[in-house]
Amino acid sequence: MPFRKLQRRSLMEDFRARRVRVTAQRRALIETIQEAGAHLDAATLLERARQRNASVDRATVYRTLELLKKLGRIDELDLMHLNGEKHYYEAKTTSDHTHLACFRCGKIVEFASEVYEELKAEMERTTGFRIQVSRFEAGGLCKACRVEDATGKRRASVKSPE
Amino acid sequence: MPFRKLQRRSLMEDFRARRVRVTAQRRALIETIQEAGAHLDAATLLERARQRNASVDRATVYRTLELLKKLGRIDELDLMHLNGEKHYYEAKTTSDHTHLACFRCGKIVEFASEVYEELKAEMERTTGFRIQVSRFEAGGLCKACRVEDATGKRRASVKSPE
DNA sequence: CTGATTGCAAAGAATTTGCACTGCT
DNA sequence: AGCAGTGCAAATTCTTTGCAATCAG
Repeated sequence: MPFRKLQRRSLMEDFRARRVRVTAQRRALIETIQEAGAHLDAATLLERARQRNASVDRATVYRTLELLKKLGRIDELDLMHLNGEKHYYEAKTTSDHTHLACFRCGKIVEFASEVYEELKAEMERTTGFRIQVSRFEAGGLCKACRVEDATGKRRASVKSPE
Repeated sequence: MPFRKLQRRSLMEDFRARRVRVTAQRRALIETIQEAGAHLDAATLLERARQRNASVDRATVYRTLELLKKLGRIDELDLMHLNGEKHYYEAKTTSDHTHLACFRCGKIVEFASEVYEELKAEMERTTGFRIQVSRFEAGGLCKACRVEDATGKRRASVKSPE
């Protein structure tokens, strides 16, 4: 296996090491992402970060997301376009995971497994690529929604993913 | 009765079975997708389909792509946003596969494996979801580009994925 | 016939950019 | 002090929509 997971630096350490300036806006954005838990879109991130620092601008949101992506500190998701074309972001945690979206009720389930790690390793071995970032998303029906469909209940409108 | 291409025939059968109307525009779009091989974005699809039927409109492209997605006949890809936010489409013909994008040279490599199938099966078992569509995309450096980086060659601009 | 499908043009959603000002380091 | 970072507004890119005309079944 080409890469081993190294202990992760804190974001602020990372910023200093790379001579990336720590501004009030970036701090507000990073704190918001880290406390959110999961799956923020850019508009929600802007809204919440503004509660910490009212001056944060939309452009800064996108520029900071770009920066964090380049630093490998966040993942970008589509969540199967359940709610339009926007992207969702989450802090990279220790274990890489996949996302499953229910087309009926909008529920998002995360899933991590050895098989996923093995698949990435196999891809690197077979293709010669060094994988830097990966994304596995699936859409379908969750168990509850399959049961509801079977019993003929009316389809609910799709809710926002959480 | 003349022999027809397998692909086309089964798709038309699919249309009839579902009472979906077969229009000249849809035929042009479907033929274009099937003959392209892989990875068309909407603008390219429009341009090529117009060579078969000049009247095809951008709106019809998107509406037909939506239809084919719903029918499960195409997959939608991002190819790691190597070239902006647009989507790429490919006919669902061969076995399900993942996509690897090289951030340096833009090359796209497809990858299918038993491990991938096993991962999807495990996700269904563990979560209770029934997966209808899935997408695994990864980005990194291909073997050649890693070598070039190591030998200090100049970075080439990223080309369009093919 | 008649309702699904289309072209056209305009709107919409998400993201990016140019530029002058601000504030880290 | 110098230049990376920012807000603002406008621009761009990609996709969707309303509507009258058209055409497949």
